[in-house]
Amino acid sequence: MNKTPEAEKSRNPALKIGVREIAQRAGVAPMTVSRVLSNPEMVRPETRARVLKAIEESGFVPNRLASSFRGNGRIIGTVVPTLINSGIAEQVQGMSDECQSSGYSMILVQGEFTADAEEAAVRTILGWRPAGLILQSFVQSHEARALLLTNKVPIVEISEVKGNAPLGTAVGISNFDAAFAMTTHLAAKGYRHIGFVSMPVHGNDRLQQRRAGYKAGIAQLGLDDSPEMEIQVPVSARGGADALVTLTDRRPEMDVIFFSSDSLAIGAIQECHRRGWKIPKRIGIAGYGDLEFAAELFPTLTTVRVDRYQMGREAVRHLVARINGMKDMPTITSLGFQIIDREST
Amino acid sequence: MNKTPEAEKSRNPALKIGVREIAQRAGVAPMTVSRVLSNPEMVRPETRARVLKAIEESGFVPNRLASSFRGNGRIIGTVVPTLINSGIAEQVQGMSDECQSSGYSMILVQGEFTADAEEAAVRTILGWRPAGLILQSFVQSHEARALLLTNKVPIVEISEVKGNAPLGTAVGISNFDAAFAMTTHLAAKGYRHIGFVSMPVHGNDRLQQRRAGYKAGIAQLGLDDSPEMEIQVPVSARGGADALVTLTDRRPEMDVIFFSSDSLAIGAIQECHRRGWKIPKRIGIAGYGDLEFAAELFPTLTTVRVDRYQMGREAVRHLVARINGMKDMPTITSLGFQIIDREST
DNA sequence: CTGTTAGCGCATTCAG
DNA sequence: CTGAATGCGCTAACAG
Repeated sequence: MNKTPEAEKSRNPALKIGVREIAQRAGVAPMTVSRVLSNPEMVRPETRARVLKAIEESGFVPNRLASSFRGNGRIIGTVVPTLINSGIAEQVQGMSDECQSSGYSMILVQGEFTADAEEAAVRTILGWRPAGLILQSFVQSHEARALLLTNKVPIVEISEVKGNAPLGTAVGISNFDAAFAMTTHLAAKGYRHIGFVSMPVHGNDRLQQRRAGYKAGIAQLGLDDSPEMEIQVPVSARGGADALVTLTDRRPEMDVIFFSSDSLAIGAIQECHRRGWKIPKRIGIAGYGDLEFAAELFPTLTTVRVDRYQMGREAVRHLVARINGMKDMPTITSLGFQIIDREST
Repeated sequence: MNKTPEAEKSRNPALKIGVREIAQRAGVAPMTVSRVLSNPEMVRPETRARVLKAIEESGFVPNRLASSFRGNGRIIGTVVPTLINSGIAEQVQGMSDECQSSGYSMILVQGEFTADAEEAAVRTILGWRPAGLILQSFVQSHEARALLLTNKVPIVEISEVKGNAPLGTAVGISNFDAAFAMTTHLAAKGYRHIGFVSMPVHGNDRLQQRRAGYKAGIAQLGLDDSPEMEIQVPVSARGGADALVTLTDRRPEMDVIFFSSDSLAIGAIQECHRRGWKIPKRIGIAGYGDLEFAAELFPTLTTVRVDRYQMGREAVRHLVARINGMKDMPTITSLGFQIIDREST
């Protein structure tokens, strides 16, 4: 006769049901239900089946807040600058997919590009007591670093792999090598006056490395390394168009331009159309990033393909391995890149 | 002499610190610390200052897991198909920004386009006991709906506002009106043979509405409404190029084509370049979406601008209002769209 | 293989 | 305005 008011509870929304409810229905202890949820193999098949049945019938959805709170967290946090820029979006997609297959959920926080914003973002994420963090390497304000250092959260950085990664494991590609490879590739195709356009490199490790790779290539090949061969412009198609004009005005003999981003290159191609310049006859155009449109443009764009999606997946894979205590993961993992040779060069 | 072993603890990682620690340092009760965190105005300024100081000095980051768990949740969940497609990415960015200004964190789960995946995604999100959910309107499997209905989580759908939104509030634009407006706009510019290209409309409310808007426009204007004037192709630049070819083969007199997505239109423009067709002289091209590149292409693309970023923000704003018990939010909120007339028509 | 006990860090409730 | 007691739902640690 000492029945708790179950009858009433059983009609309640699924979310009010807990392990205790399920345990009662299945005639086991709450702990057993918990085990069925997280370590099914520890429970005898018949018992497990009963519990599973009770779960299904009741529409019980375990409260991850409670389990993360009590036991091991199942949140992976990430700070990204902005998604409006397909590069990052693909990376985040990769992270998200890999998180899902590993049973983690992803909390996404915008970190902008200022130190304050970054610190706020890190603080927000840390509040969720994530099992691990994925960070982009740049910025990293002093405050944010301190916060991260104080707390021993495993961290994987998606970054230039030739930089140093003091906060944790680094996954990424060598922007230096990629830019070097493109420069060499262009020279191999017969170009002799290779211009270079990049976004402002200040404070951006990756861009600095790309530029360094270009310069190293030029130096090794003994080509024209005058400062007049390069220019920095804001990142936009407009910037690319302007750069094309400036550079070819300065050096009419320039026969190809290597843009450190596809957006820039696309802008330059449009400018060529406006001026009636044939590509690559009048001038060759090469980009970096292999945006989706790169293969669809007229002419199709020669570029460096960096698999951002895979980078995201790989970063999470490494992070999960570290969360699970694997000590033998490499500190720096370099993913490959490919030179995609198309019509524009 | 009865000091608790604070000295030792104070050197510990910030994450181990709790309200209790802070309370001790500030000489108040844990509850007061909690109040400083969530309702600062309830605490006398001097007391508050002391607590704040203790928090700062210790690097304490409140455990949001615990507070969400205990009290009001601060998570907003969202299910998206994929981010690799700038439209959704901008929307998510808008959501993320608005979440941040409202003090919520966003959990992002991929829902793919199948019923199973969608159900799994909803289940995962529900596990986090979110304060609210933002959903895209399409798919919505039976299982997922059941789950959502059982639980009384506030929901805002980003959707076609002319559809029905049984699960909650809807925020979006009328794809019908937008397509109608573009069709009328093209006619006003003098075009008389307006073709239409869309991705497969099956099961996609938005696309169906766009098509309906186009047809309604054609009907009202008394223009050529033969089935030969439209075609459905897979979404890709390639698809757009193919559609251009097929349609102009079928109807050489076609003088403009309205593509139901910018990607398609961009592909068609590239195909025109390949064939040496002048735009808009030989044929006009119009798109839908106003991708970033739309304004940078040659020729610049006439299109429908839909502010996806704003949609995301608006959706969260509505959701937060509903979470806070506002009952007077409109059930359906229609954001505007703009016809952007550029060189391609 | 399964059950019991205890408590994670915070906020709701009710007293001062 | 501030404090004390209590418990959210789950799982680690231990016992059986």
